[in-house]
Amino acid sequence: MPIEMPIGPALPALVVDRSSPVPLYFQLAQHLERAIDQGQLPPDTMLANEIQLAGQLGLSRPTVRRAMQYLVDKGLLVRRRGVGTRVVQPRVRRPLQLTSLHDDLLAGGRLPRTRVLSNVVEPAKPDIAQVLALPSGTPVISLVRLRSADGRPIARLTNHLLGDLPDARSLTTQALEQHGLYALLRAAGVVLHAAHQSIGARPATLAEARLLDETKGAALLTMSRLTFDERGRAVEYGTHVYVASRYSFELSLLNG
Amino acid sequence: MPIEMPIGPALPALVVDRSSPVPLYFQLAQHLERAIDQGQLPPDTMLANEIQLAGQLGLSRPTVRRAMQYLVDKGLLVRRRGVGTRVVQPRVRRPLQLTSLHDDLLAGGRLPRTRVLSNVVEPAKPDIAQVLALPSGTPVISLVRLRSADGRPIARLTNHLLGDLPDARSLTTQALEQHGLYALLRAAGVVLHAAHQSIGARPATLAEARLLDETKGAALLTMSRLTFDERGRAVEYGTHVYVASRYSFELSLLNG
DNA sequence: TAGTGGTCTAGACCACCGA
DNA sequence: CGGTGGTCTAGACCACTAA
Repeated sequence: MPIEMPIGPALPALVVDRSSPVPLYFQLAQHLERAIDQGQLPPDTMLANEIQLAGQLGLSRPTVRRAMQYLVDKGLLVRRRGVGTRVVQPRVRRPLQLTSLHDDLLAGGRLPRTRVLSNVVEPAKPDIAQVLALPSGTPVISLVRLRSADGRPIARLTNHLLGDLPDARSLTTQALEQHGLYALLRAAGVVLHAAHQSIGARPATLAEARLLDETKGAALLTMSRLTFDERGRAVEYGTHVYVASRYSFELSLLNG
Repeated sequence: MPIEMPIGPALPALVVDRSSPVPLYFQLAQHLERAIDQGQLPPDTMLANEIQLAGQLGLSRPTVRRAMQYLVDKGLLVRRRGVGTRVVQPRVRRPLQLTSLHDDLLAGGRLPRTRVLSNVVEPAKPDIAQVLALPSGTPVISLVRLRSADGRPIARLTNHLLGDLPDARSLTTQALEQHGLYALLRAAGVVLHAAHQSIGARPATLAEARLLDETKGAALLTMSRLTFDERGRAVEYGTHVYVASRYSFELSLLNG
């Protein structure tokens, strides 16, 4: 059986800051998450029960429950009625925001470089207008970028964005060559809430092969993504191709 | 502005069943979800506020809040402090369980067929043992299936499962030709909790081309998936190849 | 049987939004 | 300013698990 000592006092004392604007449940959740990350709560550790924890921390039981539920959703804890709460083994976290190739490469310790091949505002072509649910001819930002890592091309990224975004100005070619598109959008206050993705594959055309430093017919991964803001409005549509020999998609899934 | 009439009385009356084992918050959530699905609460509709709703339904405010939070997580509602709760536009739902090719094909209105090419229990080869975190040589179930839809091959599915699953018996060749693997596992009480996936692409070998009714060098999608149960134990490892000309992965993502 | 998490209640105060 | 959702509390009862 995966039994371990119950825990509570062994944790570094948490002093909740009731004057902070950060919610108490979130302070507790961060505290536990840090303890798990740093190995103070190794996998399979049983946590003290809610009542004890609440008493030790000077919080109410619902507040403690909320912190725990947050970590369960994130994949760090498992709870079973009649049994208790345990720290989970391998660590499959629900990603907190939409993945970005730029950030993924950075996180993987690779050095991403971006060359902007095209950056214009133009009337939406009929197919793009339809996907974004716009009247045909509405101005949209059209973007083509070549993304490389460690000196070799990885992907050609094609994006179409709503022209009336509050931040259209900030998408300069220079900014785009130094940051990921999603990071720029977030920094400008655009909240990306949900997305539809479709991932496929096909052989490279001659032009693609040349651009991507591959041979004609090499396998390319294709990904198209339609992104929505919190109002459910389509904000961005991207159609990208990736060099399959140098890139693959890594995903983590959690059951609800 | 996306304004609509406040709602509440216009809903078909909900009678909560306090004797049911189904939690009250969930009864309410299902009721609202059905109303949204059936168009009684069209997109952009403002809901009545929590206090009113609680009063009308004879529930407490926390219970109503919990139902709403559930629907927010599912992508059906959007809430803003000081403003209210609105039904969301397009409908990007968080999938409720790990996707299964068999079920995806069924849901897409296609007719999946499965041929079991191999179904044996054997000592784990070193690479498989390492991925599943088992001692080398531990018995594992090895499975190879050919999945077709509408009469044409779609994918070759290769799986390795822990040999000591409670349901190893139920994975008969006959059962596997009629149901998806995940459905069989769930039916046998195995709770799949999380997974790591990696999606890539490569050209088909000659043998793969023959099996999959394609030409050598055709683009194949590859997907490997390591699945964990609720204890965080690796339970299943699959390495699959899909005919890219007839299949693509569709995903929905929600920000946390 | 004792202990756990799951659900539910009736209050309270606050931060934020729009008029 | 009034109204909204966000947070927090201190109880209560229940279903499930394990010994």
